[in-house]
Amino acid sequence: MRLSNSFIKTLRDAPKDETAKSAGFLIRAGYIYKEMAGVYDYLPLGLKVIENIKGIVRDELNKIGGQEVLMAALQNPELWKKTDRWDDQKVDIWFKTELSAGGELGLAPTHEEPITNMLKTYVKSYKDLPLAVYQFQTKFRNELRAKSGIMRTREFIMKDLYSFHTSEEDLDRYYHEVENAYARIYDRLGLGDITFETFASGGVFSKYSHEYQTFIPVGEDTVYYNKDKSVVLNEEVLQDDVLEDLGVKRDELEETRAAEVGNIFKLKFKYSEPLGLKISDENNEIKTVYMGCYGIGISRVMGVIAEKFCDDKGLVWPENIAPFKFYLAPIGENGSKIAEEIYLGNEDKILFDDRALRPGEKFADAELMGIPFRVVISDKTLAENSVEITNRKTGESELVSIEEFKKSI
RNA sequence: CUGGGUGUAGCGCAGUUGGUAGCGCGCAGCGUUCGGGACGCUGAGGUCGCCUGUUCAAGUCAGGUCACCCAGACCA
Repeated sequence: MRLSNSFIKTLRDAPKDETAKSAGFLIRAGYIYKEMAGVYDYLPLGLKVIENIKGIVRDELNKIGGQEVLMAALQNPELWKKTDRWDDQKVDIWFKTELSAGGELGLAPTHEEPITNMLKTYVKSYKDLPLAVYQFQTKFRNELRAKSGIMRTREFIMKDLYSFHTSEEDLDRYYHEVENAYARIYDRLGLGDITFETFASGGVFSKYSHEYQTFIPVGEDTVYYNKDKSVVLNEEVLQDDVLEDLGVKRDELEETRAAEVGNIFKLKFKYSEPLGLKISDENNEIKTVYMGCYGIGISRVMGVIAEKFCDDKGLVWPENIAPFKFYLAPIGENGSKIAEEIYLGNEDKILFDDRALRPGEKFADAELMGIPFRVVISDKTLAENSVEITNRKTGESELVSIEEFKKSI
């Protein structure tokens, strides 16, 4: 991508209405644009980050048999009435609207109802199970208070996976597969060392559910953990009977702030029963399908990663998340000429700062945007037939021959 | 929703006892610069969040309203 062609312009000052450092940097560096409280646009660089995060999640979910779909955001109230989740008294985060032809619609806050209903057309037999379906989709939740930039918004991108099974054993089996997949996902996202499976309240059918909590100061949840972090629990289940279940003592627990970056639930019959998702089993008996659901907030994860990987100069993306691996910054006419040659054919790997700016401005933008490697070509480096590669994270620079660099791209 | 705070140019801000709006950055043009956001000159850009009121006169005073931020509450 050429910066000279990009409509992005970096800002020297963060808008004063953003206090989360991730949001400040993401806006200053031109990754996101704020429309209103809790509503953000993703600009070219931000979209690439989102796609990179999705790519990691997609890869791991495909490994455990997930089939990707994309479901509608607009929701039919009838389905939600069947599960008693249309009533504003029961679910208070709905965005609802009216059809001009008459009747109501809702903007999906989650997708258990439609996917369960949709699968009634396709899932008829035990032979059709198990099944795992997921999507990356925009959810709408009318939160009382949006905050912390893209960490808590009213419109956000979520990965939601739903699994369908003939038995509780098979649901348990798959649940563990998802746990393993999630561990790999958070590792690959660079959050593995501070993200923990956490006990949380489970709703009607199970005593607990699991959340994935990333320990980070801007997180809005309070969680408690024992020293080795083998047990982490949400404040909402900090009760004596729970502590007994988990085999930990209150005075062994430490408190910290954390951001919920995912959750997994065993739904069992919660939605399949009222919506009538049933199959014929081996004995031709009609059975209700067991379900599980598993979420990851993609856009929130982006905020959490930005929050973790930054310094006083800006963002510091991990290589596999960064929108580009290299920030190519030529200095002077000769440098520009060689840079053009290097850029050609590597447009997807290189963010090419071909703007007619002074070096200092290019360096500052490279750092603000958090591109992993800054590649400078100037008369100085050309004298050595080299480019200078600076690691954003460590700040270390080295001269690498032009040929060698071309190969390494 | 409760409490606190803030709305003036794209962004960050100033604006005195009410007298018709200014600074920095950014933007446009010209010139000098060119390895850490350089400089000079010229210029464009504003119904001062919105409504109502007080007044000869409101960015400034009063009432209302909307938006945004923070803390809390809430949160499959």
